[in-house]
Amino acid sequence: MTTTEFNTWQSVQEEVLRRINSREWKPGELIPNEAELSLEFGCARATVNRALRGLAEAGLLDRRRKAGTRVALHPIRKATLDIPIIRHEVDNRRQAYRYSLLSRTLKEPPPDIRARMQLPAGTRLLHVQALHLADARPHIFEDRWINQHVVKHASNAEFSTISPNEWLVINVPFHGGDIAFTAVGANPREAQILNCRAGDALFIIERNTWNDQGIITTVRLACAPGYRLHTGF
Amino acid sequence: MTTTEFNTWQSVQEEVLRRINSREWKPGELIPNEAELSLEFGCARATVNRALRGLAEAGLLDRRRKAGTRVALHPIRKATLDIPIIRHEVDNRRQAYRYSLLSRTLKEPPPDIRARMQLPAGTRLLHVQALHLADARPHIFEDRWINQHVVKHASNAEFSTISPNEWLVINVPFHGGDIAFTAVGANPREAQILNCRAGDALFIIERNTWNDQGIITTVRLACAPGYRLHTGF
DNA sequence: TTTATTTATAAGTATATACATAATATCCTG
DNA sequence: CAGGATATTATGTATATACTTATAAATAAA
Repeated sequence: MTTTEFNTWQSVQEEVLRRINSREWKPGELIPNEAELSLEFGCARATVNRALRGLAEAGLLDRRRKAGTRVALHPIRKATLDIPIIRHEVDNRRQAYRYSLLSRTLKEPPPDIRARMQLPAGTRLLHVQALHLADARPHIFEDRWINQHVVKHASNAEFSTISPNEWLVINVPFHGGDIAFTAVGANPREAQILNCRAGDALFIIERNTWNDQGIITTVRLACAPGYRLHTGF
Repeated sequence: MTTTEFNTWQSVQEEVLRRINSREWKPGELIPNEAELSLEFGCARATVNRALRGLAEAGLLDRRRKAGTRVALHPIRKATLDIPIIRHEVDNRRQAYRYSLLSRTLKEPPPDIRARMQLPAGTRLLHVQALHLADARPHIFEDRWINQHVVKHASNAEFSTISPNEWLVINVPFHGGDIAFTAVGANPREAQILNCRAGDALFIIERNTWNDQGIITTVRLACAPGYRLHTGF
């Protein structure tokens, strides 16, 4: 027997990946169970489990108890993109970061925001508008609504030197959120703030963040023309 | 002693998360090591390890051998977004999917594409342009270059009924790739194809895919106005 | 034929133990 | 005191074993 031994979960994972890529195990096909593989690879079942679990998380395998493990029919690419603090993102590009608070008021949000945050009519929120600059040029326009009933101490925050983005990350624990990306033409106000022409294509990032008490904040980041969001697999 | 026992890795993870969120363990702070925690929680070290590893992968903890585990100073949000096959994405929205091949030629790519794919001058690539429709309306315009020297059998693929997008996923194993998102104004040709006006903001997805032999394909997906890419944490 | 119930199975998890590895801290030497 | 060898330490991993849980498949009941 010249069967190589695979005695680390990484090597098992590589071998399994190789078999998937080489079509030795075809899409949709049932692969041997953990016990059989551990025998074949000459390692413990736990090691095989660790390897397969990783591939399942990556979307390359479908695993179900009793039913076994099969090669994913449509391996969905899972792109993980890091959403950094804007200041860090600019720093990393070796550009000079500057932040400027445009407005900070307490008022009733428009209906779409109220609906999104599931609030009763008449609720007043902290509304903050700010501009992030990179090398003295407008970079991202931040338009944020903060639920100060959930984030009590937000009422005290000035946001004059630190952006609400960063302040919230540091000061408010959160439990979940969602992000959406779109492209829209700049409206006149955005065009003026971002120093571009109305109608110019802007990359928009919308985020809702919540904890156990409800939605903390919702933000719309309008990125200046040319903005690129980048990621690896 | 009324110390609750945490004997599953999930419950350990929850408890650790609670301590992070409650600021019991502050950002940057060193937390007890695995041995101590397993003692405190009344479980095996492996269970603690499993719990902490998950939180480290999620970016909430920083772990280093010998140095120990500390609460991440700047918990970088990692958004994982699924990049589905366009047909499935449309199907899931219960819209009728249709695909239409616009062109399929063999020619020398423009300099920017050639540079991106790191090819010598004079190399000819398979150039495919296609339109994905949802409910008979233009949805995504796919502009793709395929390296037929790496993907040999691609030369035979017609792409008349199946999109190159889908064909590649099914037929070509890959090892890696990267994705970038931007927003740009539609050029006249894109406007005509996507049935919008020139200058309209388009959401652009650019992807490079490679395997061990080099870059397989590079694609630019121009999404019709209104397109939204959505994700959860 | 349909609907419950049981059973068998494969993944999921927990644990004690042992050893590996990376990286800091300490000690020793020139 | 600089610089390199060495000890120490916390995480990382492998393994055997045992038990749990979801669920497909087989069986029995209606």
